[in-house]
Amino acid sequence: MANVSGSKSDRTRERILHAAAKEFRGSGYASTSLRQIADNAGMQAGSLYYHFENKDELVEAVLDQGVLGAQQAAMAAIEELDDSASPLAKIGAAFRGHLTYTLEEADFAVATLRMLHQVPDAVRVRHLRKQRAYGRFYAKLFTQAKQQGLIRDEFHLSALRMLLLGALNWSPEWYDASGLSPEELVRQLTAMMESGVMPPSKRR
Amino acid sequence: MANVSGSKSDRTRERILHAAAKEFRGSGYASTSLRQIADNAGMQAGSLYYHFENKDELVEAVLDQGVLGAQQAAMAAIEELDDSASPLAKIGAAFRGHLTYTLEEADFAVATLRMLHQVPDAVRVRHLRKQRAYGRFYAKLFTQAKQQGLIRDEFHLSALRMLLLGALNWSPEWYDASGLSPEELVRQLTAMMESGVMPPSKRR
DNA sequence: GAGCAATTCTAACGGTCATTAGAATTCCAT
DNA sequence: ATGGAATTCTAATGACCGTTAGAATTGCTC
Repeated sequence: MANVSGSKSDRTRERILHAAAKEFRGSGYASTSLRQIADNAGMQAGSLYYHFENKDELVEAVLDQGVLGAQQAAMAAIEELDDSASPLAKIGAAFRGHLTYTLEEADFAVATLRMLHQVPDAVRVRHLRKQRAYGRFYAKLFTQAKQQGLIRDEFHLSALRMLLLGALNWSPEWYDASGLSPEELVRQLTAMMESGVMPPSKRR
Repeated sequence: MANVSGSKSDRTRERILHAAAKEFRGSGYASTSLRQIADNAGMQAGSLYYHFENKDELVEAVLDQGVLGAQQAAMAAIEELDDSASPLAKIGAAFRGHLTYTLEEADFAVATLRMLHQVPDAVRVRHLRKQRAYGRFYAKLFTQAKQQGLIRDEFHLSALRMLLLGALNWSPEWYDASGLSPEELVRQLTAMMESGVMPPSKRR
């Protein structure tokens, strides 16, 4: 998708990145060898070093694309809304963008989620900074929702946010078997978030 | 906790298991060496083979203890309820048991969740069978809840269940920073599940 | 405490890995 | 087409890994 043009070197780099995401997703960081990745990209292991300094830099590029892609998809989904949309509607749209990206560009997104705790410390520390920036983006939406009285006081805003994002982040683990579309899946989550699962007659 | 008595060999095995869970949680399957685990258990790598056939059997024991521990904690929490408790209350209790175990015996639970996609195929296939058995246990509770009219028809039962369990399973990734107790965290989740986050006046 | 079984250690093995240096090849502007 | 730069390949290095066999040690029973 990104950088269809660019120099030959850029396109090769992109090809390596996709091959790496696919292999990393399947086997994790440590047990994915550079030989596997190179095979998948149609070259020899040593040739990877012309495009990346080492394995760490390669995995970091995959991680970054995973979280940046989700973030951009979430923001783009919000842009399509009316400016006057409620914060809860914006959260729902962001979830929809996030999950659609996560399930469709799944190699990057899933590799990112699964590898967080396998990569070398330095890589993880840098990556977590970017992940926290994305977290703050949601934190603002939740704060706005609370300020407008859309979230009851009993809720702990950051716990609520992390629980919901956890539900989304875990979904690639089981999504294939559900038969639902990403949109329908998000609708289930937002419906529960806003009104709960119980019918009005049973609510206390 | 388990098997405080038992032969000397049993106690050594238990010590190895805890050391393995700790190391596996931190470094994942492939990049945790038997030498690391042995160090942590106060012995040499070769000595592990007196207690386990190979690395696969060791990791499988850790995985099994992770999912069995959560399942037993969930079931025990339900047992403490009145038999007449509503299915939603039972689900909440099961979540409480599950999460408390996950966050307290975190080495096993977190190692299990994180390593699912890193272990050899044969190990994963066997382990997934046990995980699915635990899933069916929740599926029954959700079906009962729907039959009693506690869950609106618009909800896809298995998607709902997986979203909620995903929220729980992801929580170890951020829990430390939240400041909440496991019980309070589950209360947040069940409150949202039952009635949503909006105040009654804003509901449609 | 002698003797035997249970447990642990030592020292190696073949294999795979990330990484590197330099040779070989491909690509492109002139 | 040719020169030089860009890209890829080849082959080797040292490190670490799981695993094993057999020696050494420990613990227990009589």
